[in-house]
Amino acid sequence: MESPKQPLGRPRDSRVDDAIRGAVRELIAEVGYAGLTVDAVAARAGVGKAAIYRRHASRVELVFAGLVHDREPHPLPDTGSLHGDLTGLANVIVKSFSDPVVAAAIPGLLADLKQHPDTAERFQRTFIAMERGQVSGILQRALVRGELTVEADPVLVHATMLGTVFAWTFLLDRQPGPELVERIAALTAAGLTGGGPGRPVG
Amino acid sequence: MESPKQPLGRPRDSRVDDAIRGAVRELIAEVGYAGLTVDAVAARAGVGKAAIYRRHASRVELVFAGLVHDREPHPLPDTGSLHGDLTGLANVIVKSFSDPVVAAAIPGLLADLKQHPDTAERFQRTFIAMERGQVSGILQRALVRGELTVEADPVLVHATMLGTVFAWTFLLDRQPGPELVERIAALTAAGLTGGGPGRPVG
Amino acid sequence: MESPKQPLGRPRDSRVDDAIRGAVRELIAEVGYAGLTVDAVAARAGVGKAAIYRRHASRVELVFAGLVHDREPHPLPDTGSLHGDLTGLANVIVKSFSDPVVAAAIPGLLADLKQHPDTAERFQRTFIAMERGQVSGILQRALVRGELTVEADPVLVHATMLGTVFAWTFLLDRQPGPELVERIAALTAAGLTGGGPGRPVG
Amino acid sequence: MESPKQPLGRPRDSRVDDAIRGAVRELIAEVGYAGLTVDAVAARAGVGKAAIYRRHASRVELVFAGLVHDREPHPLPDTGSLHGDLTGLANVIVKSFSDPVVAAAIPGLLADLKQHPDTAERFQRTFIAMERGQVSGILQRALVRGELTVEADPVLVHATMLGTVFAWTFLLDRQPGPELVERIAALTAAGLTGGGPGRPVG
DNA sequence: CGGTAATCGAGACGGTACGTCTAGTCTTAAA
DNA sequence: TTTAAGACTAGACGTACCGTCTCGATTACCG
Repeated sequence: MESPKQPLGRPRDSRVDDAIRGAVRELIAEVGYAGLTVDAVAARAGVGKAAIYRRHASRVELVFAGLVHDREPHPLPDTGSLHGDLTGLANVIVKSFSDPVVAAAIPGLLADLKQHPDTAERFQRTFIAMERGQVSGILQRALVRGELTVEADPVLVHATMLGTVFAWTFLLDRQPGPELVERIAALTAAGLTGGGPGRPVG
Repeated sequence: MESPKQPLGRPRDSRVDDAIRGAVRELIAEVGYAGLTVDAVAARAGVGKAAIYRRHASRVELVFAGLVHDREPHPLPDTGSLHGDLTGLANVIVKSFSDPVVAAAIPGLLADLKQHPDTAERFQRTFIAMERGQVSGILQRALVRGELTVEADPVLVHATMLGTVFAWTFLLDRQPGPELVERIAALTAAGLTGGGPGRPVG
Repeated sequence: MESPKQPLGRPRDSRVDDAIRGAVRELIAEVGYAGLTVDAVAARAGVGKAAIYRRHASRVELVFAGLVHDREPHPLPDTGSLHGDLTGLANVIVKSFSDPVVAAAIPGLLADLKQHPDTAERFQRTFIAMERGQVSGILQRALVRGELTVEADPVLVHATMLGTVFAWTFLLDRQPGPELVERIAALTAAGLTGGGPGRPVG
Repeated sequence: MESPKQPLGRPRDSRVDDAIRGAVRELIAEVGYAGLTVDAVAARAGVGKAAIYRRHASRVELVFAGLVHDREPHPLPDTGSLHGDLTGLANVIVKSFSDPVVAAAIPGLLADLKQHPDTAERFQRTFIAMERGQVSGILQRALVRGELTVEADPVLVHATMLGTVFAWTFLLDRQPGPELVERIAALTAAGLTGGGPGRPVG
């Protein structure tokens, strides 16, 4: 009847997990994703390489796990308006891209995900699905409020919010800041509702 | 007095350039960007590695040059409306992302650009600046037409158009198609002008 | 007054000793000395690695103990002649080298002994000293009989008998057999006594 | 018609061969065969690991090649007597075992040869066959002189000479010296011819 | 009978070498 | 000076093994 039975053998040492995660974050901050080597992580963490490969099948998973750790949903409260809700979402996205460790890792991680379908799928199920759920919630509430009269595609809205921040940061090579949050929210809200006539965006 | 002097020694063989470019494109299609090795390119092209490095300073530049080749400005004609112009632009962006070779190369290329500031700057000066110029033109014409009453930031609009397609393709892992062109153009145009009230997007 | 006191705690399980020894011998026969791993021994014996290292300080000692087990002195009876005694000794040596497990282990074991002075010394005190004692006895009896008129160095005679079999087996890569026993004994006896004039050996 | 044509590409750099060989010999002298690592050889030689593996398929071949280099036949002159010829041969064997690099490498090399049939065969064809040829010559000359009246097996004599030195050095753990040369030659010559009656050996 | 202590199988731990692979540079002879 | 071919240095990769340590469970003796 005791299903969660203790597995045989010496149990994993959680301090090793922490040390690995810490080393990954430190090293990404210092040498970037491309400069990160598994040997360096092991040395920095004071850990054998076997301990790393026992936990992570590849360098991608290692970094992914280092970034994902306890990043829970962020419920995004109902602000009472579509514009407010989108501002909240944009803020969360910009915030996460502002973590220097995350920012240094994302392009390389995205590239390597092509070689690791399992991790890619986990990325989809974790981050992407979660954020899309938030977008859906926002659009649903706007529909109930009457701000929207027709259903909008949450995937497109998600792509717009996320992609704009991504492009701003990695393709156009600019620092995302609070003013970007406001402008993205305004543009998207206007695009969905029609907004005020001639409302400027730039 | 003869400035475009013929350089000394054996002139470069332009068939070598073509063979390299062809091999790069073939190999990216077959094994992806991460699986591409310079030795493989040399072997496939029937060319020595020195011939490659004489032309391209690094693997990144090699791939970059392979993708860029004869991709000229595309003047983007004035369609007479902001929505039409944005549709044209969105179409160009989606088209370029639809080339399977380009699509297979972009994430890895973007990641490696972080390690190669020179190539990154060239990427900015070439593609990014060119597309931003097109966005500026579109917004300027809309202002002249009276569709816009206030100046909009071309960088933000560019980030929205480009980023939405990028996110759709590489973050949300979906195929971009003609319907995406229309929906991006509509959302952006509405966002800029305020659009019709309650105009749906999804 | 009770010196062989029972030690505290759970006593060692002698079936574990047997299982380890058996696994070592099986695995050496199957994969050779170089291919033998402690993990494989543990797995084959159905035993934890700690149980092995509790008994043996290193891989070398593990194998050494596996080969040595109950290999008692073999008193080598007085046959009444030097030639007969040497034949008996040569026979023992060839016999021990003919055990396929021993033969598969010896070269690697000898190499690793250089890294393990303790085990090397134990090897000297056990095998080498014992065999040298037998050689000394044989030479002593021959002296008493009058077959020898001057004392011979037992170390050199030992080196000749043991080394010839070793070289035959591991350097010249031949199977040692009964005829080798006779020829070694004849050559050595003749070398010690002067033998019959022109007595052939090959 | 020019068969030894220059192969394509950059030719091997003979200084690299020398540096590798030198590093192998230095390191064996310093840390022994077991302590020798390919990385250390590469570092000491100032050479990439690829340059080593391009030349040697394994660590064994690397060491073997390091020891073998220009070790030519040593014609062993006819001294006019079996005893003199055998002394000459014993001297060559003891000399080669006296090289500290060779002595440090032999047991490990011998062990690893079991895992590398190709190198083992090369060892047989090179050293073993050459020395056996010398033994054959010595026995043949003794037969012509009348010192031997019946043919003796060169393989057994070879095993005796080589094995005695080997056992003395590696099994009995003693330094071989000039007196060993004389005693081995005397014992073997006496064994073959019958020698003087009661001629002592020790 | 309950406590103490060494044992057991299982397997995680740090460390380290292996042999492979790649990037970017250099060196040939021939063109 | 270019070409194809391929050797060069440097260094990361993922695997494997050693000898140690840690876990819960077991098995004896001691009091």
